[in-house]
Amino acid sequence: MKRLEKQFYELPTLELAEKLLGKIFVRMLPGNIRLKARIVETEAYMGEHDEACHAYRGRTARNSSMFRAPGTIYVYFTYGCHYMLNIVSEPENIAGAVLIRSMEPVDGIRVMQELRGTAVVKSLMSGPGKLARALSIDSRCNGKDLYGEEFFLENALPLPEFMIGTSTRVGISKSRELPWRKYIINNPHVSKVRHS
DNA sequence: AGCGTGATCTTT
DNA sequence: AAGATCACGCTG
Repeated sequence: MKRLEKQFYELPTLELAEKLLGKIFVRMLPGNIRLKARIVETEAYMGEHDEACHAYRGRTARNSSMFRAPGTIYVYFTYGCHYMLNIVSEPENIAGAVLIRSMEPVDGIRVMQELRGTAVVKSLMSGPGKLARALSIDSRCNGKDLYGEEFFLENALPLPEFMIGTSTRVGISKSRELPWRKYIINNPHVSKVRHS
């Protein structure tokens, strides 16, 4: 496995949303427990020009991680019970991030099942709230980065072949028409699209 | 299809 | 100070 360097994240948001697909997210927990999962669904949130983005009206206490260096982790809490994991894109001081919407469990599945309170592997990480829970990610992770020992990405080897699908983003009320969701076609762990 | 849950942001 | 919203998940 080849670890991705800091430079990997220095990309425009939509491009990073595509490049993250298929990558292995590694999360180290106390006790040398290692969790690994493949990213299979993402969404781009394009900073101050995107009405659906938290940074649309500029920097606030909550969204300040989105203005930090690419490869920073932006975690926020919503709906009273869910944490959302995002990976920051764009140069420092320019807002942008990619929401990780679903993952395929790869390693440490028993620990993930424990954290999620369910044994059903297919639904362990098939949604942004679920995967954060399965990886024990909460607001303490906000502002950390992906080039240390606690969180990092790896290239999956051998490199998997897959086709990338594009659609509108899920669960937002503004700018719903923009095709900024990316996912691996036919991967069973991609979240079900919520319709309203 | 409905609703819990609480932080954050906007409006008064 | 009050009200609205929310990048969701679970039951039914």
